Amino acid sequence: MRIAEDTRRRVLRAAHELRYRPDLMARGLRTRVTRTLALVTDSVASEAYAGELVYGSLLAAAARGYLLFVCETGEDVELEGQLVEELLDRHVDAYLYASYFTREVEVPDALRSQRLVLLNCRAPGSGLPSVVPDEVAAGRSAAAALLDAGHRDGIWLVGETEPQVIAAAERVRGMEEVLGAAGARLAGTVPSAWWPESAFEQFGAFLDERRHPRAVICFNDRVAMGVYQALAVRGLRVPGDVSVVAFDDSDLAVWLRPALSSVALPHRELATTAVELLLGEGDPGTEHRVPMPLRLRESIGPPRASWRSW
Amino acid sequence: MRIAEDTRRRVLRAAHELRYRPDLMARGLRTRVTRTLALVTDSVASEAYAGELVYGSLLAAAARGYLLFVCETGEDVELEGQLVEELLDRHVDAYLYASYFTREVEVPDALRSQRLVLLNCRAPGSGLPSVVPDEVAAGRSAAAALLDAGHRDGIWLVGETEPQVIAAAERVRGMEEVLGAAGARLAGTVPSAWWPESAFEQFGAFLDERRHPRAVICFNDRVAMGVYQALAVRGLRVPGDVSVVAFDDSDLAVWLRPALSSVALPHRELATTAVELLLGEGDPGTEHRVPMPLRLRESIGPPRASWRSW
DNA sequence: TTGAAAGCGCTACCAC
DNA sequence: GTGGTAGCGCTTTCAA
Repeated sequence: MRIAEDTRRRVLRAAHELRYRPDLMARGLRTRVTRTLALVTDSVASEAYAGELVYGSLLAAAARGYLLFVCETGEDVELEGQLVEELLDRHVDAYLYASYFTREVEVPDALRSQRLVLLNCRAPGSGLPSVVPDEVAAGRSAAAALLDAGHRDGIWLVGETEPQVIAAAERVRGMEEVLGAAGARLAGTVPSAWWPESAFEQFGAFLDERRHPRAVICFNDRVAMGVYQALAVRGLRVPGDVSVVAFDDSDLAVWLRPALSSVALPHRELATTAVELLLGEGDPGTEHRVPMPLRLRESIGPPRASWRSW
Repeated sequence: MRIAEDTRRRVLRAAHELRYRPDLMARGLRTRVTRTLALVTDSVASEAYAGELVYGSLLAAAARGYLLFVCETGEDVELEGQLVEELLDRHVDAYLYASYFTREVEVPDALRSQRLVLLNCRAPGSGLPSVVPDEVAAGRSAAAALLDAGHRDGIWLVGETEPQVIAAAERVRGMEEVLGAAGARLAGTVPSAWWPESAFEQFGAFLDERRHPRAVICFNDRVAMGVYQALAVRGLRVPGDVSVVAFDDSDLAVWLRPALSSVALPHRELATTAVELLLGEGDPGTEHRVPMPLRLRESIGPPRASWRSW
């Protein structure tokens, strides 16, 4: 300690008075560390609810003194390549590679050598760490909620089960597990796109075939909105005539009347978990499954005693 | 041109083969240019529809070879200050300062000396360029849509008119202008928060006072959702008994039945316009008003002939 | 321990 | 015109 304490103080004070701050670009040039992260995503604004993916990343990054670049590729591989190059040119420290719905993705080569966590998607065989919602458990929760209310028969699924939609397949697995254990089963599936319009049409047509569902599991809240509408038009009540449970727990779930029971898709938590992993906190295992909590509301009741009276 | 053409080619080819790309951080250290923008916002994920503000900024930035930092302050002034410092430390070229709803803001001092455009907000007296939706014209459009359908009386407003909410005041001005010119006027306002629950309660209570509105202007689509619910519960039809028009043109407008007429809040276009301004394209005037187009759907019809029959 | 100097990868400038 | 050199603001290394 060769410098006089007094001098030390004066220097520090001067720095403070001049509002000195280290130039992170210059520092980065030497250390190759920029304290920036990038969120590379297919599409985040298009799906309103995926905005929480950005927000969660933002929060977690800021809490650790990192700034976040946000990129959107619109699933355009060429654009994605360009954006990744741009990020690389700026020496981003680490990458979040995200999808707005859970699916398998192809990670661009240029990112393979970077610090990288997959967010709401996975790349099988790549060994890359990924953070995804626990959809199997979510399926179990939805089915269990109906069982708890006394439902055994007439439980229908509304939605589409395309192979690349991981959520659908895993949820069904969870449901069948729990229903099977209770000696019950799904009565069938009403095919519908994951939107209110489609659900209104398809589920309406289904009702008009004089089918009498006692409970309905919708693949998301928007589908449930269409189901509510189809029921309302026909004078059927929720949950008096039909119980409804869905997935996502978006704003809609609270806005619908009666309020919709829904298994939450915790986008924000997915993102914060991914950032923690990315920054080397916590277990570096390969696949992290984030729980999807059930939000029980008024849309589930005991099954109607008889079917005949409709 | 002292270098042999052949040599030139060989160098260029080698650069290409080695996938050479200039280090933008090193370049930035010299030129003080990073080709990065920052979007500093109060809250963007919380309001799902404001995500388009991010997306528009992203698109416009990427199209020009800029990368975008996204920051969210949660209206926490201290956090805002810290984030701005972090951005400054990284030599961001220019700033978008945004709000999720149109309002007057206090721009942090540190940003005053930076290249800056206000997005969906304004700072009166600052002389800073800003991009905002043209709410007065939007109010005119909403009122005109009702006038066109033949409405003159029983036109009620649903929503809250707090002073700091610019949209409300300006829309009302536009409505009164157009209605006044047609010898009509607003019958009154049903106070309600800008959410379905509140609108359902307040507008429901209003109906139960045996008031007979023929048309309703809602401050946003979510309020309209609550109004739809309140009407449905009472056996009233849209647009047969009551016409409805709203603002935002969010997804909800299309999902509601019948589909809701709504004056669009073009978040994406606001953002792209702001980026253009920021990057020195186009007229550097102070306040830019982006048009809000009316999306006419099934929720508006001719007024009910008589009030008595309800 | 500590101060001086080199160097990160690039651009700007200035002699030639 | 154009090639060489200084230097952007920091960290790292090395010699004292």
